[in-house]
Amino acid sequence: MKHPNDISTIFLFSGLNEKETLTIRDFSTIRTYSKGEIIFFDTEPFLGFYGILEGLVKLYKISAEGREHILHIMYSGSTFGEVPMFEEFTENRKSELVYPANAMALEDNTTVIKVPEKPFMELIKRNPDISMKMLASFAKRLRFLNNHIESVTLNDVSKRLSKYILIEIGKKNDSGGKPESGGIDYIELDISKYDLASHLGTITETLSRALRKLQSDNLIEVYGKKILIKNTTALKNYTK
Amino acid sequence: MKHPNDISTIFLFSGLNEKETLTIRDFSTIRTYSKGEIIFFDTEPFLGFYGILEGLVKLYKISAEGREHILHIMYSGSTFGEVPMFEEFTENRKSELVYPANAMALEDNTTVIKVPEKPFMELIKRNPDISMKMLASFAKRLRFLNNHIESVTLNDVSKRLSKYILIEIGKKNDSGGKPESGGIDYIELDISKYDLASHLGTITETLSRALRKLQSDNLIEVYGKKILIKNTTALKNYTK
DNA sequence: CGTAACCTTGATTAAGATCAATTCTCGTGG
DNA sequence: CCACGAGAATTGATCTTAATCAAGGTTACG
Repeated sequence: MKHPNDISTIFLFSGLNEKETLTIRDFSTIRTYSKGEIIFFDTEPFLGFYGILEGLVKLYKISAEGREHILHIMYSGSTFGEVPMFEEFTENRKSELVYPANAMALEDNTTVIKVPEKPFMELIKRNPDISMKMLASFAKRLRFLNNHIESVTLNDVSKRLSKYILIEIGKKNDSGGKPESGGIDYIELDISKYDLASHLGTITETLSRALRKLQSDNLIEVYGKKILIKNTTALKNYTK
Repeated sequence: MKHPNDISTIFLFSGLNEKETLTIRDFSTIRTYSKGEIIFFDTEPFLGFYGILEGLVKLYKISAEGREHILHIMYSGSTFGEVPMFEEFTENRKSELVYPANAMALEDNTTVIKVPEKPFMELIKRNPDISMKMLASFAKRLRFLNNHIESVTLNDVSKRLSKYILIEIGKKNDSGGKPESGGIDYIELDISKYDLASHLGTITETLSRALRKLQSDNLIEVYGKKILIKNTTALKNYTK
């Protein structure tokens, strides 16, 4: 079998019929990356977007001095790097289109499908449902980035951290977990503290101190990558 | 005349035929705001998106302490507040959909059209061209927000200011101005320094000092809202 | 002109980055 | 199975940037 992976796990492709799925797969390439490998840089010309079949990917920007800021952590089922595909239609476009951020695999065996522009744009023209899914995922990202900017520019590190923890609890409860109303809830970080710091717009030292602060305020308890939430209500209040 | 304004100046509606234009206008409302008036808050339930027929609108977030951060300055021809319309299709959606930021008119006579969800979604289903335009404008915004986050989290205020100036020169040259290669170019700020500071993620005092710094480095000269660029190449280098 | 909004300048403070030194954790090979 | 070593995380001391606080100065507009 040339393409062993099932691309219907990718939200964007979940509504396609057999023929359409095969078309996409015939034009696409699947590749596995190990931890730390770069998928693309934000200086590279756009050659197709990506969908995650397995693993974890970070999308990030990096400064001249090497400081990094993570915009998104993407999980399997998500697509990324689609932005340039739709910028073609924008007025006043000059230079070649590049990816809007850097992408790196965060786990070994991170498997992605790379879908070239042409066949996908053909498909989307005949399939309005795909545009709607694309719009939905762009909308979700826009709101996320709005909130992210708000967080980073208007709150201090401890508040940002609290918000992050609350969002992670929310995700966990969405996907089957019981809400534990009042009781002690916990999350297990799926990324390193370096990456968490970078996502919160800070560095590991400052994150470490922020974790201590929340702990000494009796809001959480930290055991390595496990964070117990001792008082969800107080934590919610803290973010305000 | 019930609807005196021409909505075809709005990019999203520019390709519509007469009948479609009339349908949109029949379902929509047009209103003029004066400087400082709120169009919507980020806590308000979504009741339709907006298009600017005339004037200037800022989209911003505000902290509990009253500090503000501007995400976008929108000009006539742009639409805003569309995000919630496409979030309906997202999984795990609970609470009522609200606007993703606050919106305020920055000039007197800012005239906007408010388009309700229902008739627009009908139109978009039959008109794939509109989805493409919507995707193009979302893509543009996503790249802008990516770069904005990079700026705010990875650069100091003077660098952010330099980048802003260079982007404004770019816009000006796009829309008819001559590139003035090597010569002295200038921009005229169309927003207050308070708003510029807020967009750069800082406050007026710090912006004032950043302007002085660029001036003392001989990169620019400031005369009120007019900024002369004395050395474009050096300014570009400075942002790196 | 007069007054309010806008902008600038100076002095001080605070948050977080940087620098430096341990300590902790975990995977790998002996 | 244990020991080692490297990467990850923590802690402390110091420094830097920009926010805050406090006056003045400028501009624009009724």
